[in-house]
Amino acid sequence: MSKQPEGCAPLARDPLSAEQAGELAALFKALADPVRLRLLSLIASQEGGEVCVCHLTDAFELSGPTISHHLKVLREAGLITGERRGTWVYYRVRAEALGRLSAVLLPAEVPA
Amino acid sequence: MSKQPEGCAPLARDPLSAEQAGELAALFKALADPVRLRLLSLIASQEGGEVCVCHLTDAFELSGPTISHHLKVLREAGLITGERRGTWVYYRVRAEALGRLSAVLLPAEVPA
DNA sequence: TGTCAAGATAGATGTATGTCGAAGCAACCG
DNA sequence: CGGTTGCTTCGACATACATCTATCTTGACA
Repeated sequence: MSKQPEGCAPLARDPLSAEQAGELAALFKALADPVRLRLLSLIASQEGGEVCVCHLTDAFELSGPTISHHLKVLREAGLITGERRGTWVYYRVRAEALGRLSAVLLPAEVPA
Repeated sequence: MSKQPEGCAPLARDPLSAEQAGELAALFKALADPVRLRLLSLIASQEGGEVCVCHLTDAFELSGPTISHHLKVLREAGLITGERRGTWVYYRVRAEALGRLSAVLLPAEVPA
């Protein structure tokens, strides 16, 4: 539930400020775990764009609380959103957030 | 000096294998620190593409060993390369590595 | 209302990591 | 050859983090 960093020019355009670097590092930290990357990928690649948590827990040999913890990290980083519908909770990715990170990593390559 | 992961389709195309996720997580872990992001950005945004370590240590209020440690993490992740010329060591970014990571994060958005 | 199932939270624990000072290497210069 | 400077490696330490079990909350349904 942190504030979303703005568009943010590519790394290679200008040196990052300490503040920008801190915000970006928090996002990359959320991605810096194999389980979380697989969760994100499972959600993102799903037909319809959303996945029930029960399907995610089944896909790993990890305890429910551990999956729940990883989903919370991704959620608080702003990379996914969760919605409860009845008994189940469904997650979907925030494509803008991923796109923003992708843009930050683009090499400079003749800016103008 | 780990082996470079191959092109790797976007996260959103297909669910990542455990192995792919592990390799990617190692790369994102290297980016998951404010100091390393600023170092990378300082190097990448430099006119000429390379920076002397002495310039990098001057840019932070951190000890030399700490900067050296972070450069090593980036180097072993394959994100930068270092070259010694005489007294000084110069670093430059591996644009392909950054570009690959950028591509992985691209949202799917009508693949065909 | 009582019970059951799906998820989330809390607390504990082992491991990983960021930081430092001290020491080691490598290259220049008297 | 000895000294100085730039950078890396080593060892120590405090903090952060992934994982677990146990517990709590929420909703469905009899």
